[in-house]
Amino acid sequence: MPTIGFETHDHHACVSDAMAKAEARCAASDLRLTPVRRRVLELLLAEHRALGAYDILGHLSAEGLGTQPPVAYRALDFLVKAGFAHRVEALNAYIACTHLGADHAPAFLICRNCRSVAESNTALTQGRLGDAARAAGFQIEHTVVEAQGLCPACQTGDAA
Amino acid sequence: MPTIGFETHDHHACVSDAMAKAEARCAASDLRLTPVRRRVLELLLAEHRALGAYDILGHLSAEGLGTQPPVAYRALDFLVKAGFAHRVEALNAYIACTHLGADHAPAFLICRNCRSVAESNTALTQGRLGDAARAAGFQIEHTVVEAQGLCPACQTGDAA
DNA sequence: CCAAGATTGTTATAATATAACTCTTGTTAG
DNA sequence: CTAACAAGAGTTATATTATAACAATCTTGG
Repeated sequence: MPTIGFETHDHHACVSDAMAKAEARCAASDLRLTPVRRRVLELLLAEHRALGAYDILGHLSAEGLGTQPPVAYRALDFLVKAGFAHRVEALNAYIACTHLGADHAPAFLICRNCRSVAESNTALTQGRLGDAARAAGFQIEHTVVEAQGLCPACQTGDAA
Repeated sequence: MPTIGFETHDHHACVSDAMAKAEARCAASDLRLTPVRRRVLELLLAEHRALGAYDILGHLSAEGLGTQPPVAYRALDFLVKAGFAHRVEALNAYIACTHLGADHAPAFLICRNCRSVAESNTALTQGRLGDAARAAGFQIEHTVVEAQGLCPACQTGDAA
């Protein structure tokens, strides 16, 4: 499961592949990929960058798909619960999942300059934190792993 | 560096020890632990729980130390920059550092029921995410590692 | 068709955070 | 000593993120 996001790749295929997987998954799991939900997923897939709920809402609003915050938040909640997108806590923002289909605990590399985000994965419960949790009797249900810094492109021109 | 937060311990000593270390560090580094900053640190130390900025502001306000949001946010910013407190991204909240003095990348175990937080530490840059970052040419500056779940006390009565 | 449940529309408001300007205080160069 | 400066604190206003609550509509199975 490689890191994706800073490498050049066939982005058109990357998007259509993800949409196809999401559709298949919805059909299989009796989930409904309604027009708003589909469009929000497309918007997130279009960029390997984190988008705020109100960025999303701006697009939806321009396209006549809804004007009020709950429209965006509901669609994002659906996508996150379905595993099609992730919430990036450090940015209060959202990003499409690039490992769709795989059962994974996501980890992010977040560029503080261009806000691009690469998704990797983690085996946190097997590492030191997992040891600490077991020792303390703490039951881990969900993990947030986010590293902030500079992506390759932003290290040269810099913008510190 | 053990996990602290879910174990019973001499809390009075834990608090006064932390205050003493903070004072020493301020004296050594030419930082000013002003009345508001000191009080906010005391409030955070009083509980091994994450407190929101407006929780803090409520206390300050009741004590005549300031009534407007910037008062709390400035004090919290100072404490975080000085390393006396950490921001918990998943909760938009703040907690006193329990490893004061040690140079560390904090990791948190967060109980979703009682909001108590234990601070452990991480060696993230040495693990899989570190490998992924190096492979991608990403330069890590700061890490957020937060595990959410149930603490020992909340697993029995549960509250799922 | 009808009922039940899921989804969407809409209004209002809550919760979190910062910009920008003023005033005070403490330090220091002259 | 004192003017000038820097750091901190007071204050007003507003930006950003998020949710509660209820009404309307659509979808599906019986």
